[in-house]
Amino acid sequence: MGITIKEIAKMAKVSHTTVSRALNDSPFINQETKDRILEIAKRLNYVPNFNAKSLVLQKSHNIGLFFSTISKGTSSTFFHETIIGVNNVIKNKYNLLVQGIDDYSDYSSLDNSRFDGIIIMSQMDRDNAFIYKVAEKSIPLVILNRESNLDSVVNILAAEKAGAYSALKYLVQNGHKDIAILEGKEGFISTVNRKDGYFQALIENKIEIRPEYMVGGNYDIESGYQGMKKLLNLPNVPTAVFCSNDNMAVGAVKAVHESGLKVPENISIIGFDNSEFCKYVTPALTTVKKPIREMSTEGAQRLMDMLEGHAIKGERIYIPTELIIRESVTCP
Amino acid sequence: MGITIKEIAKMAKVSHTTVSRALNDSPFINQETKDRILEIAKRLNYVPNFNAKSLVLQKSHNIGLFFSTISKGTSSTFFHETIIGVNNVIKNKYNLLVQGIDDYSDYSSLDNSRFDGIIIMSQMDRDNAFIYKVAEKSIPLVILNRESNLDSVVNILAAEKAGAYSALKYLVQNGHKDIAILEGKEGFISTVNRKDGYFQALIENKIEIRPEYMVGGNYDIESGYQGMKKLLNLPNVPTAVFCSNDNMAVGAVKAVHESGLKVPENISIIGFDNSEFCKYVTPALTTVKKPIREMSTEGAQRLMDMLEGHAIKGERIYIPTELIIRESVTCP
DNA sequence: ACAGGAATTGTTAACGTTAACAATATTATA
DNA sequence: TATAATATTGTTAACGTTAACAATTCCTGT
Repeated sequence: MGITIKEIAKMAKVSHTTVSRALNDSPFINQETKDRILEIAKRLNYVPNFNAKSLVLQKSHNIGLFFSTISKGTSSTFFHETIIGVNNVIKNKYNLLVQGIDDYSDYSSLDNSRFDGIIIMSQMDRDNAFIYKVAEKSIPLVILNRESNLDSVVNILAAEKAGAYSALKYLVQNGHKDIAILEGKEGFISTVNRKDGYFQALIENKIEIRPEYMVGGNYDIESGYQGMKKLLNLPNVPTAVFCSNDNMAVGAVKAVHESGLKVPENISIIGFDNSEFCKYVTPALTTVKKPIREMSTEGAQRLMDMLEGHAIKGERIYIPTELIIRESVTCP
Repeated sequence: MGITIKEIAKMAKVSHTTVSRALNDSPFINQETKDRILEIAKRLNYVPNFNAKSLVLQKSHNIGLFFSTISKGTSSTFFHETIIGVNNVIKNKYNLLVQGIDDYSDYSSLDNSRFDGIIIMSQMDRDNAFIYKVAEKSIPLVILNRESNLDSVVNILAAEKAGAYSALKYLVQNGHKDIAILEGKEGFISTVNRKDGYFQALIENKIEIRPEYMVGGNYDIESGYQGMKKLLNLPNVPTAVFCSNDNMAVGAVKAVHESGLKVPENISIIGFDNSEFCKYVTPALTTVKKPIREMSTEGAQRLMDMLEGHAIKGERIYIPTELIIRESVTCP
């Protein structure tokens, strides 16, 4: 459709190879011919055909950013922050293709000719099949947010268990002993990591673990609301609740308020993720900051390194979380 | 790198064209040879080389989804909903490339060979240059969220002015007369549309327009907080505030609470967008639902139609907004 | 058994680019 | 001034696929 190097060649009365050389800063070309060709190319608004380039160079210029799911359970902030982090690094050097793993019925179309590299923001166990497929095709791969012991895969993780632990420690330091947990969505690794931190803190502090204090959820606000309602109906209402993410914390606060009690006066609430809205909600939500953007930036950076030929070595990098103290926790 | 049709051809002892025919459901092939070839292809895990296909078919299989900016002022929900809407339609039929217009320094690399079609979620006036460039290259184009009178462009809009108007009408019906507006980010069309609705309602209801009741903002929570503080310092504090989006409303609520007043008892607050958190915030936020997902779904659908060869005709489609009544507004 | 047509297969070129190598022009060196 | 070395340019093939057209095979009806 557009204008090609052959047409430019004709106009400049040179071979198309010479045009290619001019366009690609080859050292094997006379400066004057080069200038002349460049001038013509510019005048004609020449744009290289990327498909042809891709074919001959065996490079698609595509980077796939895969989420476990785009629409079913991924929070907006999480999604947005991830993309910002990646985008900041790749800018227009590569095309960023955003996909949901759950939109793939089979993985047969995965291929080196489609992706120069892949970043997986993994939230669910069942991503495994997908991950192995990518590794098998030996497409350069960075896995965010999920442990993997594949060689030649860069693995970037938030220190989630430590984060949950720090939240719980903070509650204990404030004198809480009756501490419940609102759990995340089943099948998400973060769900178990955060719960592990909860366990560890209780055990280390010799606090009794009570099954009725552990209630299921699925990371959305509604499930936090419902979960808190259950806790409020217990004969022994907890004095503090660790919510597996901020959305659930918001739902929990809502439920507490509806019951006539107050946060944090009657019940302390702590969240996880440090979503944008935390500091503006009433009371401002104490939470654990998950460094999503930092993780995806770091991941994208590593992928760039791999694509530029630096040695590909498996590596596991932990990005620290941070306890953000606001107003939703106080002494019981 | 991978396995090609020529290798399959060799194994099946046919020409590569025959293999191509088998793979593409051509009618000009014997069923048995076809089965045989397909079997071999499957066994070898053949994946077509998309770059080669793209080159010969002049089709990139890429759809570009462009935001005015990805990281500077686009809210997470907005961003997420847009992508969900588009993704629901295109699934794996096309690759979804997400880009920020502000990441482009010049638009010269835009080209039919890179994008089969483009969807622009336009939030800012300065997208114009970009839009014209795309139209000039006659790449099939759908513009979301911004008026354009280019022919051959499908234009999908939320009825924003009407939405703001309905919000204001609701405030007036509740007996408010001292109604302020916290404005959106400068340069965004939505900012002026929403303000227009505000004006229209005031005028129709013969309410005096006071300059000190119109305070600037930039769609983030902080600016809502700061803006509300200004209003609270006025000698004549308004009884209701129309916030140009929900984020700003959250900031405004925060400021009201900090000043010792209450929402809605002392000041009514109304938002715009119907972000996910609205119903869980205290008090639950009355707002205008902007049908982002519906808009982008509709837009993607239209683009698909265009790409499948249906006539390309310029069209303007309005998706209605809806007033969502919750708890943040009451009579003064 | 053979012409004529349909069904199936093969040959070749094309898409737009880069790269290996060959050819030519230019300069430096003796 | 001839010659080697170097700089510049051109020729051709290649990337993996589809498509136009040519060639072949297989039937059908007589």
